[in-house]
Amino acid sequence: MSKSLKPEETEPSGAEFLPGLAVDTVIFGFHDNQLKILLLEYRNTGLLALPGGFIKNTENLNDAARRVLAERTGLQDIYLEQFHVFGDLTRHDPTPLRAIMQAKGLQPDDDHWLLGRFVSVGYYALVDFTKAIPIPDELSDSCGWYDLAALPPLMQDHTDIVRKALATLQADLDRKLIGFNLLSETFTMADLQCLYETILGQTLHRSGFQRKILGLGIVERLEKQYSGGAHKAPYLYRFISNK
Amino acid sequence: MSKSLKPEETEPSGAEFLPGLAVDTVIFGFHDNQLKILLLEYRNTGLLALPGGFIKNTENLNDAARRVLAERTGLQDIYLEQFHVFGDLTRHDPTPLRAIMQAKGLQPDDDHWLLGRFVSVGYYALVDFTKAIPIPDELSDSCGWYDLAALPPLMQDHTDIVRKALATLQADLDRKLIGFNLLSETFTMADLQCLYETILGQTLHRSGFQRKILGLGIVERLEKQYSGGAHKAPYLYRFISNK
DNA sequence: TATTATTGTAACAATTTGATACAATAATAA
DNA sequence: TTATTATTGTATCAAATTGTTACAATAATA
Repeated sequence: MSKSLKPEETEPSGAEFLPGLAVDTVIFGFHDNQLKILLLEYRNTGLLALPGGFIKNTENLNDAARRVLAERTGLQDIYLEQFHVFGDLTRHDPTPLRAIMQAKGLQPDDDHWLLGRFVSVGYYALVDFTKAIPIPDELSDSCGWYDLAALPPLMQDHTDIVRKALATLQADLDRKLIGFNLLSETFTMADLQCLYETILGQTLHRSGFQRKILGLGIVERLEKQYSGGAHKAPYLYRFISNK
Repeated sequence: MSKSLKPEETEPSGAEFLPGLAVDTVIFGFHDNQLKILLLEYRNTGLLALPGGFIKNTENLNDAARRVLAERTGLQDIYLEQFHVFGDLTRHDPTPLRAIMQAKGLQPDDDHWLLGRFVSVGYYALVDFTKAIPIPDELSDSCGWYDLAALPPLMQDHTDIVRKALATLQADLDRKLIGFNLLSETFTMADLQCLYETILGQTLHRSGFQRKILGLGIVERLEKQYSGGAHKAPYLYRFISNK
């Protein structure tokens, strides 16, 4: 849980936010045939966390998640979906957050609003890796992409959150045709198949995959992509939004 | 939003609960070939609402939903699932709740904790209609089953909540094999097919349906059910939990 | 110009699903 | 007792989908 804290927001009240409620976002990207997620790192503590934030009193819950996403990636109009609410008592662990605040030179009281119990609404986002620009928040000193396949330990219950986000993404992939959000605007059939295989964690038959995708009528074929190697050049495709 | 209010909980603080956070439950039942949901009705106001409640400071979020479900139906160990969080500003409308409290002889201040903005976590439950005993809460005077197909207007955004719950149930039905939770322990193939058709809102082919269900290996065939009319008696089946 | 690896698609098999048909059979009525 | 009736369980075949293999058509390189 790493939250945006402007100076005036570090006061104990947190009065401009809904109390005890947070959003955490699992931001997926795809690069070098690997699924990645965006993580924040805190100086001196070595702690890694999902981008998160609080909900303003004057803000819709979903808009808070969009704001967090925009603040960490610079991106608007991104595929973003609620997937689960994490509300167990066991997730309350003020130790790492206190360490982060102390590393920042703060000396929070035990009843500081940031150290209390939080219920967190989990969102996952699918972004074009080439367009997102990772931006740290006020408490963290770096923000970057990490391979999902080799994820380091995360703060609090964030590993559970990531696991649940991936499970939801896997279940949603065919039902909602959302994979395209992870690719740049044009892509080859091999790119798309690799994406599907990586998300689902299984190999797919090339012929059947191509037949299925083309049969859905949701991509249009563009020019060929040359300079791909000593072989026939693949076509590029573009996703056609169903509107 | 109808919440359990014991006398000492009507005090303005609501201090034993997480502030600004609620759960609302869409409790599905199936009877007379109709999908039903459980609703609370408030005296003098004519308002109908989903069963809901608050999360104790010492309680897991999911346990709060289980508690609400148990308090309204008397049932434990019920299929219960989070499906969406409702957090828009537009859902904040203190008028109906004030009317309910006034009908109860209360005169709440404008800043009474019950009249503030709430983010609500939506759950849906699937119960055996024959086993649930609807029990009103402290603010309501009746609790009963209503046909989903002819739902009267509900308080606040509860109609949206019901619509989203149904959409989730429809999407989950085949993927998770959860329909059995709505039937009594034994049922005929016709019962099960009618349930599926009612939830999905479409007719299914009898032969294919039977073949599919039997092919899944998740039901065991019991004795025949006689006295069903002037025709061949159907078998009864029982769901085999996959453990 | 030959070689190489990959692509697009055809072709066929295997499987699943859709639709129809029909014998079996409980309850009711004749 | 016997015929009638509606429903059930399953078989059968057609249609659609999916799994698998095969192969000609290339771009780049040697």
